[in-house]
Amino acid sequence: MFDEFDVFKDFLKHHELRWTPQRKLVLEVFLQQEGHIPIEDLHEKIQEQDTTIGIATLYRTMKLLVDSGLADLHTFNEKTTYERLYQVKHHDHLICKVCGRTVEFEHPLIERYQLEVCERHGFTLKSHKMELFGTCKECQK
Amino acid sequence: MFDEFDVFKDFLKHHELRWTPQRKLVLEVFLQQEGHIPIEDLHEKIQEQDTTIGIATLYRTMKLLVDSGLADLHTFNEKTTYERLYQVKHHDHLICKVCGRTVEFEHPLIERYQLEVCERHGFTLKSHKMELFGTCKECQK
DNA sequence: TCCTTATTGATAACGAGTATCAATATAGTT
DNA sequence: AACTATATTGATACTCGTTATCAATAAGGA
Repeated sequence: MFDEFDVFKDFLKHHELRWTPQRKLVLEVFLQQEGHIPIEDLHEKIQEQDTTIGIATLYRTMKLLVDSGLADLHTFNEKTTYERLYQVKHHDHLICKVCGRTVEFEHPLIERYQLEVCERHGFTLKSHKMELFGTCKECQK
Repeated sequence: MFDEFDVFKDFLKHHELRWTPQRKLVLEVFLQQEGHIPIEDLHEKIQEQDTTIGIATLYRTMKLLVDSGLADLHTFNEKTTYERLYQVKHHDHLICKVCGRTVEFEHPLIERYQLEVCERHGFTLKSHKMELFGTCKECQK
């Protein structure tokens, strides 16, 4: 079984890009995080391990991680965050408009009807993004 | 029956804000557009009618239109666009990753299962955003 | 080891959106 | 109609997330 490092190395090789200590570190730190990680948080955590790494390298590497299918890019409340994608079950998000808490869910029937919609319009479905906005139990009190 | 101008005037009055020629013009031009309108397009169209209007006023007014429920804010491919919301049937979007074309759709069953998901997690659903990404018929050739 | 070329960090530049502010316009009151 | 408090305006400086530039360095195949 291939892990994320194999996938990334493979992606790099196929694009004639190089495996570097900086890219390794960014991937390592990214994989240690859970949920949605803003890039500034990643930057902090990376600085703890290596203060010489530049912010541009982080941006460049995150873009590569998205391209290689290891990371997913989200924009929650105008804020850019990344999320692990590889070997993680697909899910959608429930977002509380009051406290910002997010809950992950997946619903097989919704997925099925999405396919139906695509077929009806002659589209081939590649991916989707569904966000439900509301008020969570805590914030309704 | 109230039209968009009534709604906006009413919103302004209730917030102790004022009905101005600039706000009227922005709303007029916005209502003439179809689909998703980037703010720079709006700016151009508005400049055609009144070159004295400042970009800050446009940003300010669009924010008010969103707050008053007349406009909906989207971010497609990192680009901010506005869409009419009042008295327009709710719909979701199918987006072609190749040519960028968007198709609107709505599916009652999907909406129903969304409610189901919310109930299960104790959320009160306020709104949602669903985007299906794929390749349209034209771009598959 | 050599050599081509990708990568790096520092930093300048970019651009969408926002804050500031003095001049002006609105709308309720007299 | 004139008055007045205050919201609004346009110009523009500014912010801040992200990207482009570039000379120095490192990767990795030969």
